[in-house]
Amino acid sequence: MKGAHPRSPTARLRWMHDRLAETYGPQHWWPAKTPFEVILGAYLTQNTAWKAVERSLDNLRSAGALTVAGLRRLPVDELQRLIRPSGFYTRKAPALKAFVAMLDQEFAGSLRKMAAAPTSGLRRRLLVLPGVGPETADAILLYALGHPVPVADEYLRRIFERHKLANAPPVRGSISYEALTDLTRRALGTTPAARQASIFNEFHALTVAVGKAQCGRTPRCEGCPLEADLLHSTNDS
DNA sequence: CGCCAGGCCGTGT
DNA sequence: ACACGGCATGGC
Repeated sequence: MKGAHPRSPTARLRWMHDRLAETYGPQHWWPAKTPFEVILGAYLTQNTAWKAVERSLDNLRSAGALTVAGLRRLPVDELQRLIRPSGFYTRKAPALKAFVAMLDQEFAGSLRKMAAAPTSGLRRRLLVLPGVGPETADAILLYALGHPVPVADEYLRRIFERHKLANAPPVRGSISYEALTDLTRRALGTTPAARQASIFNEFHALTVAVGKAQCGRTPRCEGCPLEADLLHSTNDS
């Protein structure tokens, strides 16, 4: 019986993952061909619609700048012009140049070498880069470098609030990024290491899929795969 | 037209 | 620790 919905936050999140998986199927995600394209997209999509990111990526492709070497030789003002469609270009262009500078200085310009470093150190290093916060750092770690870390975003936060997935701890205000990823780790982080990254990958992709379907935004969440069962279940402890 | 998108940062409590 | 405004463009 899949209708009944579990009480503990971790069980609820697993249930949600399963419902989304059976609704949307395998996502195998991040819409990019190479790790460096993932990184470009992670920066460019900050508070920006993906459609606009695609325009910028097209411009970069035409300029031969979808690679580390290509971006390295691009002057920052030229980079600004190319990524203009995805907004915030006065911040994002220098931020991308700073990433390449870090990669050059600390990893000989090699994403392969960077990926070989331990996760926690990499995350700290990413977080002190300009224009890199928790979500961008985790997206780079997971999707570009293959490290097993959960990624949360605005979609997941809205889904949580809409469906009260985390109502066991006192609901004070909105849920922090760290609370979202901690719960995801507790719920889905017990997988064998070899498959862990793909589990987090899939779950995040599914939250984006249902998020783009407007879950958490329309009043009744019409057609939301999480809706029916959650209506008559929620908070009684 | 106005609203807002797969955040992040500096500043002020 | 948290709230808030600024950052910029383009799709809908």
